[in-house]
Amino acid sequence: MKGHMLPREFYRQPTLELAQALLGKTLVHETPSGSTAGMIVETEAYIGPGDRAAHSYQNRRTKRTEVMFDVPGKIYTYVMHTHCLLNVVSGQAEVPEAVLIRAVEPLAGVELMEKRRGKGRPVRELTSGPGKLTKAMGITREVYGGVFYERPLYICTGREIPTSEVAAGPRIGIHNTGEAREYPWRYWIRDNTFVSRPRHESKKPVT
DNA sequence: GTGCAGATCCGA
DNA sequence: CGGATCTGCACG
Repeated sequence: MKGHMLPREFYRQPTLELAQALLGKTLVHETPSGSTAGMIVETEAYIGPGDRAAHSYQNRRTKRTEVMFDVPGKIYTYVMHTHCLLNVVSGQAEVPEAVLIRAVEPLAGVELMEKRRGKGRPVRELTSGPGKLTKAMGITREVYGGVFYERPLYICTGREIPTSEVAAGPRIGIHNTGEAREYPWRYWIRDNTFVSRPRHESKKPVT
């Protein structure tokens, strides 16, 4: 669709770098009802076992977190209340780290996104949140354990985002987790209107 | 700002 | 079993 599919080697970089490198890339999902694509505009890094906010904190290994211990580039989905959230497994095998994709900017298949999300909704609200984008793109737990470098759910090259356009700040919704709460591991494209919620920015992106 | 849906995990 | 959780939506 847009650009070319990123090879598995792309995912072999430190999690904090991958979380920033994913900004501007194109997420594509092909389904029987049609294809949708969006530019990734917001991510969050989760670095277990030392990260209290991560599912894999203290190497917690369950049926749900199992794929986080697999090789980078794997697809990690989990259900939060009624929503499916999409993560990119990072780090190396046996090191449970991941990047949550929090928001994308619609690039293709907007009509299908509108159909899935319900009519009469502004385009800005179609994919501006981790639960919204999975619903708009038809992503469910079925893709759990798959890889991002093969169809039907994959990531392509997109727009190059200069470092000066990358903003960083504390992650969303993880209060009650001690000092991990303050880690500036949420990244977004500055001034992009599709980020989930405008929030304060830390001094400097950490690499 | 509040309440709630209802998957999954975990501690009691 | 009860309570918490990387959320979104409707509400007044």
